[in-house]
Parts: sequence; structure tokens; C-alpha cells
Amino acid sequence: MPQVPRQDKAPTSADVARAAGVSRTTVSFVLNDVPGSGISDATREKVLAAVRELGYAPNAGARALRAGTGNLVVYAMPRWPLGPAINSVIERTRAALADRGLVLLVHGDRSLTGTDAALAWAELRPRAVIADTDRCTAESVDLLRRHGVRTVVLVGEEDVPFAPTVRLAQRKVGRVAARHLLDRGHRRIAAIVPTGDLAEPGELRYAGLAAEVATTGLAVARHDLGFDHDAALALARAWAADPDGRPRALFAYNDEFAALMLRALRDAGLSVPGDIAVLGVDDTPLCELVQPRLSSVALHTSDFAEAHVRVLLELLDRGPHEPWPELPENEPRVVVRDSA
Amino acid sequence: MPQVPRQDKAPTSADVARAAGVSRTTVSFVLNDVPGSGISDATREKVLAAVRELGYAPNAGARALRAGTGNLVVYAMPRWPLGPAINSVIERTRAALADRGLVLLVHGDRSLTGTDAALAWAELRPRAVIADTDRCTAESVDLLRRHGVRTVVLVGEEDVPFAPTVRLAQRKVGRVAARHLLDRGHRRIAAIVPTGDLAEPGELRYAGLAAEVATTGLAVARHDLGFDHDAALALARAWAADPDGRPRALFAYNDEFAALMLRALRDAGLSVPGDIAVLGVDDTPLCELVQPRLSSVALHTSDFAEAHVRVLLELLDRGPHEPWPELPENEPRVVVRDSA
DNA sequence: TTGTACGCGTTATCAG
DNA sequence: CTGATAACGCGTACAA
Repeated sequence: MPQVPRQDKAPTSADVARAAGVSRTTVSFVLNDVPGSGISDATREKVLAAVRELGYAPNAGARALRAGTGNLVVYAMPRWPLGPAINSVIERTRAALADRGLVLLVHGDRSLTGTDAALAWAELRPRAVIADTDRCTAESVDLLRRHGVRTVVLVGEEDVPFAPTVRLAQRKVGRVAARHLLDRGHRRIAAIVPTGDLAEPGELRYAGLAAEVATTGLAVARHDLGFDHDAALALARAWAADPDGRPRALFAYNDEFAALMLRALRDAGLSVPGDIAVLGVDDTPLCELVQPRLSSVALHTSDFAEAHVRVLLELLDRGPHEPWPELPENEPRVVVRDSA
Repeated sequence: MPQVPRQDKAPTSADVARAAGVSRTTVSFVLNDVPGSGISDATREKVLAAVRELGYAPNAGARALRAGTGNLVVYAMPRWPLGPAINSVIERTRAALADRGLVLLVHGDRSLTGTDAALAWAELRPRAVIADTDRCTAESVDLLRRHGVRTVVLVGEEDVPFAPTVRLAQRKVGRVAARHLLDRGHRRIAAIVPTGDLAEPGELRYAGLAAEVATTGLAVARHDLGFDHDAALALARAWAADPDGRPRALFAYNDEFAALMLRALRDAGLSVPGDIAVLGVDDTPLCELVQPRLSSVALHTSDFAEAHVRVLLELLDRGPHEPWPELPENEPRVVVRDSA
């Protein structure tokens, strides 16, 4: 146990000054490495020792109050699960920001939208905010700007005119999938659209697929499905019972749904890819583990995380009112294995 | 576009007062719903209108500075991935805290430990901190307390004497798995211990398994493995080539590793559970998707999240120096399917 | 209801 | 290097 006196109030820079036998000014100079101030190594060491002794941590709020802005960056949790990508995006962003002395805080509230969300983030007076486009209107962004947020980066399907957007286009995923299936000669194509949490991105991926398929004059059979083996099995059995109505290729929303369908199709006596081809999305490790191995549209989330961070850092350097450069967009590609 | 004048400084409560034609005191009374102050509905409405008009968001830092404590709760990202559990734990915690007007922020820095970590969290002067035991010493906790953090909840393997701990015991997972396999008559048991990020929890799960098995006088064959198909296949082939040395039951670190081994075993010509039983951990949807369907030790993370939140809320009401009650512990159970 | 005045912890300025 | 002073935005005690 540390031998410091028990006190119920946090130590202040004044406490540090007293303990070190110097002035508060000196403490501030040492802690902020102020260049022009001739602080001897001896006093500097005394101050740092006192800091350690007291367990002093500068009050971020007071500091931000004084400086007009702090070193917080708010990362608003995307409303729909980005899948495995999210962890690596957050971690890389955090590391990059830490290099600049900025602290990344993930703001978990997914229920807030528009100005409500912006107000919640603005309370923290962050230096930058990263959020998804569909929770931010022009008004939200303006609100943030007025609260001193210098950088706003949005992530989402659409490029919006009022803030830089890193595009993670879901429709494009559907289009790429469609192109792949069409190029392989498939003409009877079906799609799984998940219900529940994933409904929104499911809608987008489906829309992209359907749009691309439509350019050839064909249509897509749409099947809304929860993540449920029985429902999947019912669908597979219906296909097994009706060879003429059965699709020859299936775009599952992601690898998990694809694996679910793989299982159901096999249980219904259909073979993959013989009777029906199956295509997943995300290129997760799961692809290699199922039988047959699953072809999948890779989002290249690693590249995406990289781009994300690069953009953020570049934007941090620009002023809040300068125009922003062209931003990168995801480039989904199909990783071909056995199933499609 | 909002018609408010463009200004580069955030609106303050004084601005709101001016816009509403009232005093700053009144604004504060309205915004904080101060009971004793007789504010007419008319003025209240005027104030709220001005708030909306200006897009006013109270400065959390200043507020906390004045009040001595804010409404932030820091959730320090666990150092090892908790798997799918983490999202639900965070979301439930956030919702429960939001009901009390507290804001949950996930502090993503996994690299900090001990007092360094505590200092980083303390800068925000949060009301409560949730962190993992292995990053917190008695000194860290003391540090937080001295910085006005009223509640510290730890999550981890061990119960520690200096703070309430919600136990998510990994060794216990291994023990339960061992008991299951032993009860089924297995005597030649092997275990996969993952390398990389998951090495630490892997070590713990293995330790629990080995300890339980040791009580019967038997030993466990340990195999360190990355998540890599080739390595898994090599292991499976070695077992296929040596029937006498082959284990009859395999404890894989989690469902993903179990699925990986399932795949490798099949590729090596071994049957599951005929030649070798396989047991995963986490009871993920994956279990139903692989062939044969995977038996798995369920952590009951949903119950765990519930308990986690309940504990946190109860502790928030207690004073920082009161003793804490007995805390719940995870109760892993085996969900038996086809593989073991 | 209003205005005034203070202090929370920090940094900055400026004359010793 | 010190010491005094001011300001950031907010909440509140107090007297009107």
C-alpha cells in the first residue's frame, strides 16, 4: 500500500507544487514541457517525483476548460455491427491518435440520432468526432463544429456534401457479388436478407445485388431470414421440393448466414455448388472451416482501417473550414473457394 | 441549415440566458430541474427554446469541475478479447447507466497497465471505472479512489481483496470441460492452447483442464497452435499416423479452434467423435453449422452481462469505502451436441 | 425570479 | 525561477 495520506479529494497541481517546494507555475511548466522556461534538471526532477508520489493526474476537464479544447476524440459506435472489422479499426485509430497525445473514447450509445447524438458528443468538447453518416445530418455536423470540434469524419454508405466521408459501401458489396455470379453464368439468383439488427445493411447489400442483376434484365428472388436453423431448413426444403423454382446461386448476407444455409441445404439433400452455388461476405476464417469451403466477398477491412486512420490524421492537420481531399472507398473483391 | 450565426466558440449558458432574455441562474435552474426554484412554465419554455435554437450543450468538463465529479463512467477495454460477450456486456452496461444519467465511455488503450492505466483513466475524473483485474494493482485502485472515483469494479479470473471483482473464471471453464470429458470415460485427453493474442486466457483454460484431469492421476497432452489450417492439419495427420499416441478427446480453446480442428481431423481421415471427441467453448452459432455439430462449454455470457450490470448498479449506490457484497461468478456448463 | 459573486483546476501573462 | 492575477463555463448561495 502506498504511504500517501488518505484524502478524498484529487491532488491538484497546487498540491504537487507544495510537495515539491516550488510554485504552481513551475509545475505547469514542467508538466507541459514549456520551451522558453529555464527549468533546471534538479527542480524538474523534484516536480516529477512529487507527481509520482501524490499520484497526480491533471484534471482533463479543467485543462480543456482553460485551453478551449481538450485531447479527446469521440468514436461513435456504428449503429450496425461492422463485424470483425470494428476492433481493428478502433485499435488502429486509437494507436495513431495516441501518438499525437489524443485519447480515443468510444461512445457506445447507438440509440441517439441527429442533433441529439451530436449534443451528447458535444458535451465532451472533443477535438474530433468519428461517426456514421446515417446518424449525422448537416445540422449535426454544424452543431459539432460550433462546439469547437475541429474534425468530423463520417463513415458510411453515402458520400455526403457536408463532411468528409470514408465510404464503406454496402451496395457495392452486393454489386460485386452479382457481377461474380453473373460472370459465372448464373441466371437464377436468390438473396438472403437478414431480419433484426442486420436488416439495414442487409437491405443495402440486397439493393446493390438486385440493381446489378437487373442490368441484365434478370430478377433476384429475395428471402428475408432470421439467423435460425429451422427457418433456413424450411427454405432449403422448399427448394429441394421444387427443382424448377430453385435458384442456382445464393447470395447470403455474410459468411455466417452462408454457413447456415450451407448446413440447411445439405440437410435438405441439396449439394453445393452442384445444385446451388453459395456466396458469403467478409472472408472470415469460417470460410475455410465449412464444407464445402465458402467463397466470399472480402471487404478488405484491413485496408479499410488503414485508409480510415490515414484520412483522420490528415484531416486533423487541416483547419476545420478547409475543404477536404478525395476520400478512399472500399474495394470489395471475391475470394473464390469451393462454394461458388 | 440552421439560421444561427456562425461562431467558432461553443455557446455557453450565458448565451442561452441572453437569447432567452433571462438570467444565467434561471437557465441553470431549468437545465438541472432544481426543485426549490419556482420557475414558471412560460420561462422554462423560453429557456428550452433558446437551448434548442443555439444548439447548446453544457460543457461536461466545466460541470464536473464545479460539481467535483462528473457523469462519466470509464469502461476499460479488456486486454484479451472476451469474444462475442463483450458487445452485449457493454451495451447493457451503457443502457443501465444511461437510466441514471451516466455516460459510458470505452477507453480503448490496452497497452497501459497498473498506475499508468489508472492515471489515464483518472484524468477524466469518472464516477466509476470498470477494468480487468490483471491491469489493476491495489495501488491502481487506491489511485483511482483518491481521484474521486467512487466505484471500481474489476472483471477477471481472480477475486482480489482490494476491490469488488466480477469473476469470469477461465480456469473454471477448463475444469468443467475436463469433468465432462472424464465423466464420459475419456482418459487420453489433449488440449489446444492458442498462441498470439489469446495466449493468456488459453493458458488459464488449459491450467484448469490439466488440474482437474490431474485429480484422476491422468495427464493432458498440450498442443500450442496458431489459428492456421496447415498447422492444424499437421497435428491431425500426426494423430492419424499414430493410433496409439492419439488422444481420444480434444479440448479446443474455443469454438473457432474447435471448428478448425474438426476440419483438420476430417482432412486427415479421422472421424469425430468416433476416433476423437472434440469440445469447444463459447456455444457460438458456429456450433450448429459445422459437421458434426459441436459440443461446447457455454459461458452463459448473457447471465454474466446481467450480473455484471446488477453489481455495478448496486455498487454505485454504496459509498466508496463501504464493504462490498459477495459477487457472482460465471457458471460454465457443457452444451452437448454431436462432437463430444 | 434576478443579479452578483465565488470557486472548482488549469494555464498564461507579466513583473519581480 | 516565483508570486500574483485572470480567465475558461458552470452551479449555487445570497441578498434583492
